[in-house]
Amino acid sequence: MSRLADKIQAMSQKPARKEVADKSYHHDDLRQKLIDATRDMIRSGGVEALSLRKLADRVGVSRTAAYHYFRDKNVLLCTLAEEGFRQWQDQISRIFQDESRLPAERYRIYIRWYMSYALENAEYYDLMFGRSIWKQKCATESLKAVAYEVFQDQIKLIRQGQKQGFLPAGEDSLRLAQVSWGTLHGLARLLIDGIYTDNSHIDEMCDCAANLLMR
Amino acid sequence: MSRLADKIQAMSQKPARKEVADKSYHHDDLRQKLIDATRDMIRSGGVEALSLRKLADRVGVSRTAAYHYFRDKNVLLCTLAEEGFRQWQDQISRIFQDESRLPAERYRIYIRWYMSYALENAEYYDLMFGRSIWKQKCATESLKAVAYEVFQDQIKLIRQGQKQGFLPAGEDSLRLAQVSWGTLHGLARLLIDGIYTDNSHIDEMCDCAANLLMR
DNA sequence: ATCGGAATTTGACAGTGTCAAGATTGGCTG
DNA sequence: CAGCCAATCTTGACACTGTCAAATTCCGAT
Repeated sequence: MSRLADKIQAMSQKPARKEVADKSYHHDDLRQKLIDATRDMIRSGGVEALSLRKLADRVGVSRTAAYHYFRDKNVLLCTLAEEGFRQWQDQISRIFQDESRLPAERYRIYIRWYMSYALENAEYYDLMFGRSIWKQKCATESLKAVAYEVFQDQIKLIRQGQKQGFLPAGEDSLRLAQVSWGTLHGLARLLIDGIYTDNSHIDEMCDCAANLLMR
Repeated sequence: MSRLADKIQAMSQKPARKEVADKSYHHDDLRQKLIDATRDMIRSGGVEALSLRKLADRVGVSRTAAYHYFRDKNVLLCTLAEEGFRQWQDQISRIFQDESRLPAERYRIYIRWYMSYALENAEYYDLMFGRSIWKQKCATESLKAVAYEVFQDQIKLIRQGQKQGFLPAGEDSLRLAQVSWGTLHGLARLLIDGIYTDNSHIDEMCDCAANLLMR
């Protein structure tokens, strides 16, 4: 093929591209598409592997298109984390509403669920509870709000557990909620971050944690 | 002052700079200077605020000078973290060698020390236990080695505590070490990352954690 | 039909880590 | 003393990042 032919093809391609739906100016719901793509990219590759430019490429849109829906990268991440917290909240309430089990048993299940969720969705857990979001002045007000809500639920569950007699009644509910979440969060982090390298005894770790927290 | 004078000054400054020790080709111990400067920069500003270029500027050396002593940024960070772990190890062994206190009391002191260290040296703690270092294949072999050593010490202390009767004897020492460290690490992380915003009741949290872990 | 404003793009800038190739130096050997 | 070697450090370059300002394109109301 001659070079002239190449040039002609190049000339005819450029204008053609504008009529292809790929690079059109209006999309169905770009905002949602961005969120979905972001979620995908985070799930495979983690928060740090996400760049707004790759995201834009993936959605088939220009680099800065996302800035119309999210003030900056941080707000986008906060939006995703918020979504995560809502689902998180649902899952937990579902576990504790299961009347077919004893309260103490539900709490043990909750612990195992927490751990398996954190490990199976490590990248997403890292987004929700990681430094990228919470650093300093990073967290959106609405993110802080939903996180606060989740923690309030946590306190309620702890208080309930104390009344039901499987959590130590002597401790302050708030402190107990903080420490028990701390325990789960700490284990999750140590495993996710690869500081604990043995992932084959997680159930035993959960049991040990449960034994310490419950009585 | 005339512009001509400025130009003359500019011309006389540039060649002069090469004879100043600032930009000379050989330094006393550039490696150590780099490490020191890195530590300073991490302490004020955190891991993410560290860039090799700013670091080079600060030491008064060209952008890529550090690459002669550290394969990449990650290795530099691992070196710093390693240093941190050694001091960490020293501090802990000092606490547990204090014979003037009862074993159980020492453990409570250890918990408080852990927490205050983590919060007062938040950026450094974040380096040592953070994702930046441990991610995947990130941690240097020597870093992994010293971290492993520290954790082995931890297990020993736990086993000792079980024998001395202030830690639950029924639990497997390894699991107990994992979970107890998890508790402290989790609390530290939640506080450092700003997920727990109330820093005014840390002692109570420590006490609550101690009550759960000890018996 | 036209004009406004929303949606999207292009261009640009400063910053990053890192590689390859060149410049400089101190110390050793002849 | 000359000369070269290897360690040390610099310059230039590349690809990548987030984000701003200024176009551009487009849909819907007037």
